[in-house]
Amino acid sequence: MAQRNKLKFIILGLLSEKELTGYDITKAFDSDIGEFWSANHSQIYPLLKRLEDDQLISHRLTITGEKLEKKVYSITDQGAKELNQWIGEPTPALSATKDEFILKLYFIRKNNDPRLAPMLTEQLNLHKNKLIHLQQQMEKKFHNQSDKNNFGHFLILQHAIQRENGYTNWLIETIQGLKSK
Amino acid sequence: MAQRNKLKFIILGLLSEKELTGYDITKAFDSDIGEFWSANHSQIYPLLKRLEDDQLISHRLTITGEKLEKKVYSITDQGAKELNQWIGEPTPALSATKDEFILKLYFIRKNNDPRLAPMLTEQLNLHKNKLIHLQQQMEKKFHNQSDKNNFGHFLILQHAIQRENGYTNWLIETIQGLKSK
DNA sequence: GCCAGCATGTAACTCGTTACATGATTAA
DNA sequence: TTAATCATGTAACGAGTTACATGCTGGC
Repeated sequence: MAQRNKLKFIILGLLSEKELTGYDITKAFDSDIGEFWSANHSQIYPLLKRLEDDQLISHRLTITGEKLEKKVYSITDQGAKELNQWIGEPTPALSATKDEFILKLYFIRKNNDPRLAPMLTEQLNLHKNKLIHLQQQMEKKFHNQSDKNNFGHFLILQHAIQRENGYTNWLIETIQGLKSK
Repeated sequence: MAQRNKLKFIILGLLSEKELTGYDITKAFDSDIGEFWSANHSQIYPLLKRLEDDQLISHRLTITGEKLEKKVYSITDQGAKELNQWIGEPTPALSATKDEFILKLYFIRKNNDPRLAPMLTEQLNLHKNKLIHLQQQMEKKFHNQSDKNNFGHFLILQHAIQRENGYTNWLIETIQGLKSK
C-alpha cells in the first residue's frame, strides 16, 4: 500500500454536489479547490474509470453538437457512503508542510547572508498576491459573511486568509529585522 | 520528468554542516527537519548511492565494535555548489497545502453538521500539542532569542510557531462560534 | 542472554507530474 | 478560418510509502 488516496475523496465530494464530467473536475482545481489542492487531468481520468469499476460512481453519455461525447459522472449510494465515512473518521496525522522556501531558509546559517533579503521579498510578493486573491474570493462568494449552507467552504477560506495574513506579517517583520541590524 | 527532487537538497544541506551516515540522516527527520519535512530510510539509502554516483557526496567506511560497518558521507565541492545554487535560485511556486482536515471541511456544507465540533476539537488538540512542542524546541535551541549563526533554523521555528498559533486561534474561534448558535 | 536501538539495504506498489496524442465546438 | 477552449485519453518516469529482510552493538 502507498499513501492514502485523497483525490478519490475529492472526486466523490465534488460529485456529491452535482454531476460533472472529467473536464469539469479538472477545472475545479483551477478555482475553488485549487486554493489548497492540486491534480492533473492525467490523474483524474484513469481514477474516474477505477471509481466506476468500484461502483462508487457511474456515468451517462451526452452528445454536444454533432458528435462530441461527454461522460457525465454521478455518485452512487455506495460512493456517498464511503465519502461520509471518510469525512467522519479521525484525521490524526499532521503531515509535514513541505514548503520549499522554508526548506531553503533552514539551510541558511548566517544572519548576514546576502540571499536572505531577496528571498524574503520574493516570498512576500507571492503571499501578498495569494492573500489578495483569497480576500477577493471571500468577498465574491460569501460577501465576507458566514453561509450556513456552504459552511465548510467558508471556513477554509477564512482559515486560508488568516494563514496567509500570518505568513505575510512574519515575512514583513523578518525583512524589517534584517534592515535594522 | 516528475516533481523536483527536494530530498536531494535536504541531504546535501545536512551534509554541508557535518558528515553523517544514512542512519543519521534518517533520524534527522524525527527531530529538527521533521517539523516540516518527512522521508523514510528506504528513500534515503538509494538516493545516497545516486548522489555519490553523481559525485555530489562521497563516503568513507568506519567500523564500530567488531564488524558493524558504517558509511559516513561527506559533501563534495560539486555538491556544495549545487546546494548553494538551489538555495539562491527563485522559489516561485506556492504549492498546495494538502491538509487533509481542511479537505474534509470543504465537503461539509451545513453549519449544523454534528461532525463539525468533534472534528474541530480533534484538530485543536493536535495543533495545540504541535505548538507546545515547537515552543519547547525554540526555548531549548535558541532560548527564545535569534541566533546569528543558525539564523535560518531560528526563522523557520519562529514561522512554524506563528503558523500553529494562528491555526489554533482560528480553531478556537470557530468552535466558539459553533456553540453560540 | 535478551532486547532496544544501530545500521543498511531491497521489493512492490501507489501517487503525482510532464509529455504525448487526438479530435470537436464555438466565438471572433 | 482560425484560435481558444472543450473534451478525453495514454505513456513514461520519478517521488514517496509500506513491507520485507538481515545483521550488529551495548546495556541491563
